[in-house]
Amino acid sequence: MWKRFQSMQAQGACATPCWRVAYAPAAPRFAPSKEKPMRASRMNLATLREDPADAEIASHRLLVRAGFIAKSGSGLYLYGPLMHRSLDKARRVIAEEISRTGALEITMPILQEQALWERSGRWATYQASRTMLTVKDRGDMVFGLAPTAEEVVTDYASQVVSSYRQLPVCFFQQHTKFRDEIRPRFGLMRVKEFIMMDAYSFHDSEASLGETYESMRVAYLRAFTRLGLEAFAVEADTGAIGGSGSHEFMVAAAVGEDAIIFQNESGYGANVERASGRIPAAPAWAGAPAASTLVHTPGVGSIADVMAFLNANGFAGVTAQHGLKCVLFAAKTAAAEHLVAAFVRGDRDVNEVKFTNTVTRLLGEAGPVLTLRPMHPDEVRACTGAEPGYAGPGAGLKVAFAVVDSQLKGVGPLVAGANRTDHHLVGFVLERDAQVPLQWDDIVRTVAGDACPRSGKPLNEKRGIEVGHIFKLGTKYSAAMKAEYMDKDGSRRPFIMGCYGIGSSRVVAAAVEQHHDADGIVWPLSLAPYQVVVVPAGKPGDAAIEQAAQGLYRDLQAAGIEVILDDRDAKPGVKFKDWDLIGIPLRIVAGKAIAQAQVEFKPRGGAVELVPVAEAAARATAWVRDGLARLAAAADAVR
RNA sequence: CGGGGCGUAGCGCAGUUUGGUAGCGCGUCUGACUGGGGGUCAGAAGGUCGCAGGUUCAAAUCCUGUCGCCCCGACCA
Repeated sequence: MWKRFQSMQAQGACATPCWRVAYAPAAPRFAPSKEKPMRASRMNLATLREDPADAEIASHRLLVRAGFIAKSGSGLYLYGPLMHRSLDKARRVIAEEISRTGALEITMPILQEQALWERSGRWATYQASRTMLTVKDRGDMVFGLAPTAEEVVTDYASQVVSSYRQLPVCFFQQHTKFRDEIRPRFGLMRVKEFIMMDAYSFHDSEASLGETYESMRVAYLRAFTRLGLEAFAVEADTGAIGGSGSHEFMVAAAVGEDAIIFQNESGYGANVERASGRIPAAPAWAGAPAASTLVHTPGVGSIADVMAFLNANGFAGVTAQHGLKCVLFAAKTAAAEHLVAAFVRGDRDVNEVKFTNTVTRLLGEAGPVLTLRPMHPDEVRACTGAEPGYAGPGAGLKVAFAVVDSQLKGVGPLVAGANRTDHHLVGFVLERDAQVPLQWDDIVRTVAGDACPRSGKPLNEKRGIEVGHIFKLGTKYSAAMKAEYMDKDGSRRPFIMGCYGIGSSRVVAAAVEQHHDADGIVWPLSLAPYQVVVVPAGKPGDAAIEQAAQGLYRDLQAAGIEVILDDRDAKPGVKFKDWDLIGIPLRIVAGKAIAQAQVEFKPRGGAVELVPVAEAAARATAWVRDGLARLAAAADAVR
């Protein structure tokens, strides 16, 4: 049946298709026509009156309710006809802006050989963190399903780029990507399969990489601006991709999965995984012991309990800010597991991303750290000789590295765990009393209120959705994979590389997150599946209304506007609800005012205005063109 | 991977405690009315109650197993 349906469509043989019996559509209100089928009665609109039970956030809820997407499995979505159009628009704008930098569009395979990934050394990393889905062919050959394509494109570059004269060059694609998500959630935000634009640039100098990196930054902001998204760049950790520097592009949203630390005046912005800030000094601790003193602190393991106990037992004035928090981790590398300790001020938390990077650096050749986990209680006992809760950098701590947050340098005295159950060392001075070698590094989690590293002013925190990421990779992949070019002086050198990604499908969801109201989606013009909907509202058979509506529909189509005619035999209220939910930017209603030769203009989220029928098509066309032009102008203003 | 919750009609849910003929709202279909914010009336279709075992005269309901989905966590001892 389906095949037959397709072949009939292909032959264009269907004024009254026979399958209509099986898939009976809503009866069209007007006589059938040969016009392009942008008639609501033929669009298979599938709006839901109620929210889907499993949708939590606005974009998920509304995209499902309005019929843009349908769940196919956990973390797997089918893009319906409306979503297909909106996604296509996002992809086009992104492709245009990336192409504008001179990048060349290509298509890479989704199946990637394990052997290729082993050449870069990344197979182990991705297996350890289990972020890559794999499949086997009949000969038990293992393939990864593309999470990104550094290996593939680096291999390609080594085949097709041989001379410095060909550099710089940048390749990009927009293709399906896969992640073995631990827990897919939030609709399109965190899924197993999605569409991503990924670009890779090749250079013969850091300066050249810097230029492309900058032009990508601008291209990203231009693309997001054209798509009506308010996005901004922040400093980011390089994560599993690796490299020397990177920025993430964030869309501010309360439901965002990333925390961003920022300071408006200085322009500082960073993902909390990377952010630094100066911690306000602790209040003076009057009456601190002059020497490290062992104090019996029965049954109090947590910082808060220890301080409360000390306050009540002869140490007034000591607070959590005078505590030395010790967090014990097991850091796993490809070859081994290393037990490590992280120390931060008592009222603060360890930033595990920064700490992981520190341990990786300390391990050198023995690294990198693939995963970091808190020690189990048994491991804690083995490391400290005490129950959990009493670890400190004094005698008895057995770890590979004891890393102390740099901001504790010269700070003290402190209260530290004594590596003995029910005991703490009060009046502990790190530089004087530590019995293990200390490594100093920035490992503390920055919070709102800390001082901005640029301006010293207080930092703020908000949440964001990551829609794009740019990296300076350097020679990490090209060196490992021996991807080299011939330089001016005749020597062979590995490419200096950059890589750049935009979550095309996530961008669409982020746009809904940023643009919706109680009635539904409010699409930016550039992302709306259709630009205008013409709604005849009145009794069927009202010739004046129907003629006006059909005339407008034809005129707008002729003008190249993406217009829908709502020819369904439904009450006006139903139609209005549907288009509000779907989020069409401009609604034109031919109804009551037709007696005065007027129609209603209503931008989504705006007010109704009466417009003479004779001018309506021209007005609507201008409205759409102006709206798009405004977005384009905003993009041109990006610096 | 740990904890919690849920699988009953296309969607949203009740019924499970206390076993006894499968229910409600929305949607869908037919007809009539209605025609500016998900309207009204009449009629109809649609479910092997996730799946597999078991207990029982009798299982959506009790027991065992299994699959799937959702939420929280995977964190400072």
